[in-house]
Amino acid sequence: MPVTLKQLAERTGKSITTVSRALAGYDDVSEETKKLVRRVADELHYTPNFLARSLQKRRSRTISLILPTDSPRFSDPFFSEFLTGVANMAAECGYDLLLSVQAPGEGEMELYQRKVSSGQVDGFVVVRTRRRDPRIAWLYKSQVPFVAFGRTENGADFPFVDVDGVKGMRLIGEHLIGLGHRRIVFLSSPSELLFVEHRLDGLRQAMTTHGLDPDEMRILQGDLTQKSGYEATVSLLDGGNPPSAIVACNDLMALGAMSALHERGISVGPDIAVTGFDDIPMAEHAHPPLTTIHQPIYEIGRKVCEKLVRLIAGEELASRSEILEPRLIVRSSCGSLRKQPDQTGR
Amino acid sequence: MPVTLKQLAERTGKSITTVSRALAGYDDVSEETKKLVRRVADELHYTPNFLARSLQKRRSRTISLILPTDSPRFSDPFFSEFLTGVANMAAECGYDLLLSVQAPGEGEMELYQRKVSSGQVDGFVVVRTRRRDPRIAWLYKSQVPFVAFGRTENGADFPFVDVDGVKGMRLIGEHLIGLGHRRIVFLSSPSELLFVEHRLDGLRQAMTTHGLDPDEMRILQGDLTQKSGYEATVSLLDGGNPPSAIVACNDLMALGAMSALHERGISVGPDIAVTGFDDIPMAEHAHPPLTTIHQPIYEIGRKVCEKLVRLIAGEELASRSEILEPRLIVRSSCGSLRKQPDQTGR
DNA sequence: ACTCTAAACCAAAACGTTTTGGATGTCAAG
DNA sequence: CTTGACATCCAAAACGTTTTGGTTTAGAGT
Repeated sequence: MPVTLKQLAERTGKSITTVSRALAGYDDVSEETKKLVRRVADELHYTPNFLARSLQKRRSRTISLILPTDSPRFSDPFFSEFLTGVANMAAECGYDLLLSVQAPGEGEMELYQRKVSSGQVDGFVVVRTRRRDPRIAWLYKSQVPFVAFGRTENGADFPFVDVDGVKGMRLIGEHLIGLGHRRIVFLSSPSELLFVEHRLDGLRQAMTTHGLDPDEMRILQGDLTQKSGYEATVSLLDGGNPPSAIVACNDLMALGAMSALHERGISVGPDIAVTGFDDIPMAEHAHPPLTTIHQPIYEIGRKVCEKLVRLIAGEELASRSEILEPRLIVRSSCGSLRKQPDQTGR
Repeated sequence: MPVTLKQLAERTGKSITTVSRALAGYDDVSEETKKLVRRVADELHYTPNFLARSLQKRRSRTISLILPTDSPRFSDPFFSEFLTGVANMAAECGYDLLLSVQAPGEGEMELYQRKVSSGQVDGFVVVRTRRRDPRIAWLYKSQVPFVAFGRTENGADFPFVDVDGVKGMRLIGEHLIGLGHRRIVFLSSPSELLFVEHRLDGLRQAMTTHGLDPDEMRILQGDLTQKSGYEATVSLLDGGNPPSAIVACNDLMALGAMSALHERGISVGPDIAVTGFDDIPMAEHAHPPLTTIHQPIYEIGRKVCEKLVRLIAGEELASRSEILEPRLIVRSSCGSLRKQPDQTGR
């Protein structure tokens, strides 16, 4: 039912070839003909058939992002912002974004393979990189264009964008230690996510630098959700001997921790300091506002996508990988400030 | 480079037709041949070319979801959960999900038209329906399959899933009034989103039922973000004559409002009650935990997607539209409870 | 020996593009 | 008059499927 090149050819009295080339702007078509064709195409509301074009060009102008979540309910304000960054940049570059959900493990690699060998997508945005990441190993060896948000352990030379988590957490650690905190608990995640490790390392470095023994730091396991931060903190408090500071490896868990503290009537900031990482919008409006590390997540999304588009087009990337500087946002959850105006500059 | 039917035909000594039909399971192919073809296909890791197939079948098995956001940064925990619901169900039905971002207005309709007339997608999931929604008007008249999450004003007979916002807010209103609240402020949104109107109506109904004059209720404008809830509340408090309860039309704004109250040293619950709507994960862990209306957003995503797939397949829907019952979740932000265990049953 | 049926197969067309490799006509230079 | 250059056009092939409309072969029935 939709208008095709064939119909345009009939209406204009030209051949399909000429119509196609006229619309594409080739200069072996006279100006006059181009105008005619364009006019008729507009009149009939011609839209090129995406499938036919992609089939012939062997390019779908579509990129894929596969959400590696196992919990069916996936609620992360951080991610939706990243996603809009990717989607917006993709649109600007004339690309489409295909979104899938697939838990790590069983069937994960098959999905990646299928997407590419079916010709459906030209490349991938890889998120939540793992220490030894089979997705990256495969994509790399198969020469499929991809850009990751995050790194892997075996520093392979693949294109990625990341925030310097080690440094970020070092900033947090130094800030806390500077405030006099000595008994610190780290709220971690048991998964094989590498960024968690980076952040822990950063904290350790800060401690070492200031003559503290990192091995004495307690580490609690969560799973990056607010709930798990809450639960870990509850059990921490139940165990007695509370710390002076709780350092969570992301904002969501930090908010959960604050929740548990409040519940026990413990004043966050003065009594026990809490810090996060990410600077999700909510961090600014928490009680008290959360000290954290800002990640320009929307821009990272855009950057990742832009790199990917370049890669697909066959351009050489000036900088294959990019590690962004973290920015410490001091708010009152660590006790150094008391009800001050906002510091983010957002 | 990928394996094609042609190559399978060569390897098996059969024709392309037979290979195609063998894989599709037609019964004019002998069992023996089918086995042979399947074996060879497995060996060579054959994956059908998605584009060629879609082109010929005139079905892309892809559905589109266009995020109607104007702010480039879009951070909504509510939405990412909806999205995973849609994506998971789509995957289960063998469909893919194409995600785009496009602000309402200028160019919005063109995007919808282009997606369908280019043959790229078979149908749409429409979110954030507006009172008079041009997307729905167009999709309806063009006979393009779609299912909406939310309704429009001119109760046209299109397929949708929604939660009964009127009733939900009535539950909230009655609860608050039952607790003795009389001076209520509604945190609204200036947009033409219909659900906001429903919620306001529900609150008004509750007031009327209990002999209160809804016209005396103050209404503040926000834009559904936490920040706007915060700001609206700050200006409310600055204006003096504070209410006894703040009813926000979504959780995010309620959290923002709580933020502002805390900052002024006003105790949420005992001093001023605050309620939300949505029951995002964060609501449970807020301080104090937020009284709100639960929306099974993940399931709604699944439902919407399932309906859409049915529609595309040409099936008649048993129930074109579905209005789900809201569930009141009473927590302590409205002052009726004091540090009680969680009530959600999540 | 002939027809009929059923089983198994397949060539060609079709889907709507783009690309390839010319074809045609005009005009100026030789 | 011929040649070459240039501008403009286009038929056909290709992309990888599925569908259409058959054909071929073997065996059964008469």
